[in-house]
Amino acid sequence: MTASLDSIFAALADPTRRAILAMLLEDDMAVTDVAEPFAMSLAAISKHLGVLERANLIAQEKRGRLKWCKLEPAALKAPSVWMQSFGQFDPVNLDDFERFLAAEIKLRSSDAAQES
Amino acid sequence: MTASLDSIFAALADPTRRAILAMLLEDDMAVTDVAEPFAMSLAAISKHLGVLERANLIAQEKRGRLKWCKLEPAALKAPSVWMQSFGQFDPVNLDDFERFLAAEIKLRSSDAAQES
DNA sequence: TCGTTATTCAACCTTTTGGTTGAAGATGCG
DNA sequence: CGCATCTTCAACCAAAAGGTTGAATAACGA
Repeated sequence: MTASLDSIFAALADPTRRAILAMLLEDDMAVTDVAEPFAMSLAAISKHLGVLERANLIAQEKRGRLKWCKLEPAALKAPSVWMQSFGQFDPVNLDDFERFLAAEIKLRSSDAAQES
Repeated sequence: MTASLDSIFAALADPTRRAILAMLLEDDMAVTDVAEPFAMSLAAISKHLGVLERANLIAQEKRGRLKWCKLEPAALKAPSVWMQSFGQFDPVNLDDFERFLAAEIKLRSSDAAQES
């Protein structure tokens, strides 16, 4: 039921996949819509979604010809517990999160620029 | 100063490296001592330590001919914040951590058994 | 049924990863 | 100095990761 720490951490190690998770934090999305912001093929995104699903970080459900992707935040509990045991951090600060997200988006923007 | 989320998550995605971090949670260790429990070459462990150091998860300091490795728990703050933003989990529970660690050690024990 | 849209599959390519072995550098010891 | 010890380097290898393209499959709409 719960995926391995290996597969979860490996899934999180790719910036495209983290960006997908951040998108799904806002809303469930179909595959084509997930792919839209990225300068890579649909097939590549499909593979990324497969990696995320195998790590149980998302669930995919086909309805009609659309396949809806939704976040499974519970999958983060195991690695979160693992990590936190190495040091006690301040309680979660959402501002910190916004900052990290902004930094990541900035880093990706040069790549994204080659798309119209 | 802070390593990328990419390099941190990638470093955490390997069970050997997570086991090394768990060992260093107990005590600082020299490279040869870190390698001792593992059924792989010293060079391989040296590479793993390089990955951990590039992710700032450990620091290495040479004293005499020994190179001491010590945990840098602060490096986990960034990914921890990133992860926690996806769902609010219970406060850290050390028992959970012991359980995960035990499960991981059990998984590795068949491999480890081929060493004397 | 036909064409369009949504998604994946299959084959392929290049780069990275995780391991090996053997030799080379440093450092400490007698 | 000469030797043993600690660690890394270099070259190599197989497998996995991340991407591509083109064809296949599935479902809808007219």
